[in-house]
Amino acid sequence: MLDLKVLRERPQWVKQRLATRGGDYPIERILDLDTRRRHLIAELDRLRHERKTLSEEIGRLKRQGQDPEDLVSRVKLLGERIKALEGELREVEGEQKRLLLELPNLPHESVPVGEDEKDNQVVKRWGDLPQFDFKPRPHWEIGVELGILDFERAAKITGSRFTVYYGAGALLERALINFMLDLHIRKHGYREVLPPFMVNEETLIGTGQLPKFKEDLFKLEDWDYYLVPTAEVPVTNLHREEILPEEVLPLYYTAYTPCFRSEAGAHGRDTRGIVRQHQFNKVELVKITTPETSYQELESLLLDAEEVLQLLGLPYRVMLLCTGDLGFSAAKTYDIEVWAPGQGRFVEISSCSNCEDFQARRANIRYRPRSGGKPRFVHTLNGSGLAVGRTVMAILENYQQPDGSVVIPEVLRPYMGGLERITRE
RNA sequence: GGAGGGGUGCCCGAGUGGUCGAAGGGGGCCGACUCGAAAUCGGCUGUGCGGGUUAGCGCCCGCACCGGGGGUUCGAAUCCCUCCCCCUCCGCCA
Repeated sequence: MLDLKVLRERPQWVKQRLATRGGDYPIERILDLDTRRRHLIAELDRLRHERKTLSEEIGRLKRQGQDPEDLVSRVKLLGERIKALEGELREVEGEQKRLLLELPNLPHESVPVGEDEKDNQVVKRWGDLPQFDFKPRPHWEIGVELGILDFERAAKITGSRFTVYYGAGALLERALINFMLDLHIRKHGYREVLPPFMVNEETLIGTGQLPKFKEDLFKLEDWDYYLVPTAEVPVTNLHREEILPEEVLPLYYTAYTPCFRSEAGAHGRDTRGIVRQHQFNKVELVKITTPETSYQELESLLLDAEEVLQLLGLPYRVMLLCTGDLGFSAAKTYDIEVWAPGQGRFVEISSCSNCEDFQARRANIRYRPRSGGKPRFVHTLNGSGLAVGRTVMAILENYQQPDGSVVIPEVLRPYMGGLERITRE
């Protein structure tokens, strides 16, 4: 949520910055409502003050045994007027809030202006692309042939965009989760969280998935609960409606959860393989920081995510997203894209964002400055560290051998009972 | 699922429909005492919104907030309705 004060003071500037994302936003309408809202509040305060004073007077008269009847009828009229204005105020505030909740975050100054992903900038490359003396195959062929991935039975028991893993495939997934968590906990100083995989509506409003992106979520029938689309949602909301002492900041959390996404609007995209699924595993990184440090924390969060790929020996590049490709809540985002030789392209495997105070405002997460004084909104950051299914994909494609087997990266072997290679089962 | 109890400020805890933003305690902060500390004594100790003032920290005025929402009333922490959460007992259960 944007700061109404900023909206009020610099409407043209806000409009311009939002315009760089593309689309049109009802700034004037929000400001009109704001003017009306403030008039109503001023008037209501005045009337309530009068009612309070007169009501006290009534009490005083009654105690003195006098009959305050004309005062009572006068205050009764006041009460009716107040009730009417309160109704009006509720409506105005409701509409203003609805509109405000649908405005995306302002892009940070350092974000390149652009239309869509073609304007994203490559800011870093790591690793040499593997050379094959045969034609590298896509993971869906490798995985099915090894007998570790099964798309047909997944479609039977559930539907499209689901996968069954068997044997070393299931083990690889589980090993990656543990490897990533251990790295972030032991080396990078994050605290492990295992949150609920279902969350309520308030929580989804807090991080920005609702009200605007309901169609991307799975909702339970007869319950106001949704399946989490990412651990960012439950973890960032841990501190919703809280005032944290500055001493505890920055908070570093890492969480493994499955993620559930409807992928509405992605029909026909990435239909083969495990790249785009309705359910996938992810280890997420979440940071809660002061406004002063959030951008340096974003850089270190990115490095924490990159290190996973480095240790696994998977080549990647880092993209700085342009304004037109930014997510709703993000002010600045780096995507990490891993090399997928079987498909001959880079595939997004992590997205690291600074949301500044956008989510903090929605979720009302604040901190009390060390020096005392008023609570301020924290900054929230999140990043994948990493998407596990896509990591499996990248391992299968980058470590594939001419005989169809797949070598397991050394750092994972302790997590897989010493297994060095996946061969046909 | 059945029966009952409860949600008040950073924490504990009192509260009669009117002077309660809320007693009392604890904690914390400031000051006094002390070489210093403990103990003791005094003072302070919320959030949001609207308005005013300031170069600014801030300050002043008003309104709202005693789990959320709605209602009764001239007036609600206090009465009524509804939802949420927590606790105890019984039943069921991974």
